[in-house]
Amino acid sequence: MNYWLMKSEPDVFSFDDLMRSPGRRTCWDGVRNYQARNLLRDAIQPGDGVLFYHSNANPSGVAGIARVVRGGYPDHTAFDPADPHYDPKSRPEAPTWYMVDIEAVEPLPRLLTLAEIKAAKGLEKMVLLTNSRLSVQPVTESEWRIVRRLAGLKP
DNA sequence: GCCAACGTTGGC
DNA sequence: GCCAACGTTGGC
Repeated sequence: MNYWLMKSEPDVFSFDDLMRSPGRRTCWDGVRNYQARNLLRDAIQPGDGVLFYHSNANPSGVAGIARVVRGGYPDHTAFDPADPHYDPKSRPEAPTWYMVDIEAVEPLPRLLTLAEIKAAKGLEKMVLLTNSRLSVQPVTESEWRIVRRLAGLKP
């Protein structure tokens, strides 16, 4: 069982939007970065924990907890010319891009802001801080526990 | 809206 | 394979 952080702009798709989705689930589509793709395709497994992060927000921060319910499979939005994430290089016989499905578990009692994450002992090495551009990133078990505790969740 | 950091593209 | 130009992300 591993832990991940996934970013979404709340103006586009927030944790509340996930809570209101059918079955509280969604497919995590539209990732067009090779490092993130490799994680989606090869590493992220059903049952893994997800920190749902609001980027480009006021303030930005971790908004909720989700879990992976389906492992990597081809991102079909890349095949659709009408989709904003269309990529002609990706074909159904040889997909370039992958996605997973996630399910909301619970919102955090309060948003854990980026400023708090930066200030927290034990979170200095979070990929969020060291490679801020990566939209799907690994989280260590220790970081996972600290984030939950700081946000007021039981371990 | 600005801008720094980073990833990707393409000329050579 | 190098690197400059360009595009995107995301904090502020």
